[in-house]
Amino acid sequence: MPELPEVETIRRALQSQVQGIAFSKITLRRKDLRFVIPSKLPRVFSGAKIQNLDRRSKYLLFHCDNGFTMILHLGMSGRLFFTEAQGHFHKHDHVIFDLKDGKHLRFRDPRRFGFLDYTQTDKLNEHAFFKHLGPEPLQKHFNAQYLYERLKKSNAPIKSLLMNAQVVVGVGNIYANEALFDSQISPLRKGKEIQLQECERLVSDVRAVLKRSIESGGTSFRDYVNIDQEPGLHQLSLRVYGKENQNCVVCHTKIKREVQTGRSSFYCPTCQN
DNA sequence: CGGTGGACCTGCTGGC
DNA sequence: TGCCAGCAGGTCCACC
Repeated sequence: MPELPEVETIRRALQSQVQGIAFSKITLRRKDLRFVIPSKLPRVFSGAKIQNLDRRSKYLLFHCDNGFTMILHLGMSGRLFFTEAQGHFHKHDHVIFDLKDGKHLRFRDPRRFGFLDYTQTDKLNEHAFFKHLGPEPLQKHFNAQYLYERLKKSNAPIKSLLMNAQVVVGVGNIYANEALFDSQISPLRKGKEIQLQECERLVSDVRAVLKRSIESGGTSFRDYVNIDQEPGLHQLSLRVYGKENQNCVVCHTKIKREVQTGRSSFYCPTCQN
């Protein structure tokens, strides 16, 4: 489900509701998500106050005053939302976070590709999830020179490289397709064929599409919803993703769909070279 | 090592 | 209406 803009949208809304609030109780209704949730997690975080809600890549990070950070990934179908009280559990409501201010936060994830873990906050960067991650796309380390160096020896298609979290984090299938369209670069080209000048455009277009999407509250192509269970609006601005056989907004050529490394790529065969 | 393809899950849609 | 194939905003791991 979520790429960087969707996770960031959730983070911003959730932050204002949980910062400074302590967990009173955490209930694991089902532990076998993508990875098994550590049984100790509820004990470690009961009573801990959330100092800050952060994001790295597509991971939500609850930094707490006990020196630990809870790590939550929404996978493909995960959602977080508040409920007034307990009871009436949906069959995919896997984790319930009771907060000291009386709110109940729920994690629901039908496909169970999401997961929940924790680590000592000062050892976060050593955690297996974070050790090999590339730069955040909205930060300075992600620039044309860096991208060019990272691509120039690779035979993999540029589309797969943009989605590779070791190259840059947060860019999933929707935004990889959209940024490549904006940059007029074919998703089929090899990394090593991409010139420095094209990297300039790509870096700029990746940033721009992510920022626009955050401003629109994310993309709800299928079932993404924010913390208030409302859809985002950025799907209205998509130009190629999901547009197979529709006319290119620039040149009216029919948009093509092609499967690359198991994921659908959408592109304009005329505009993108 | 770099790159690809399968695996992990459930649910929804569209075609017959 | 019912069934089945194909599809889905992610990521890890085994294999060549």
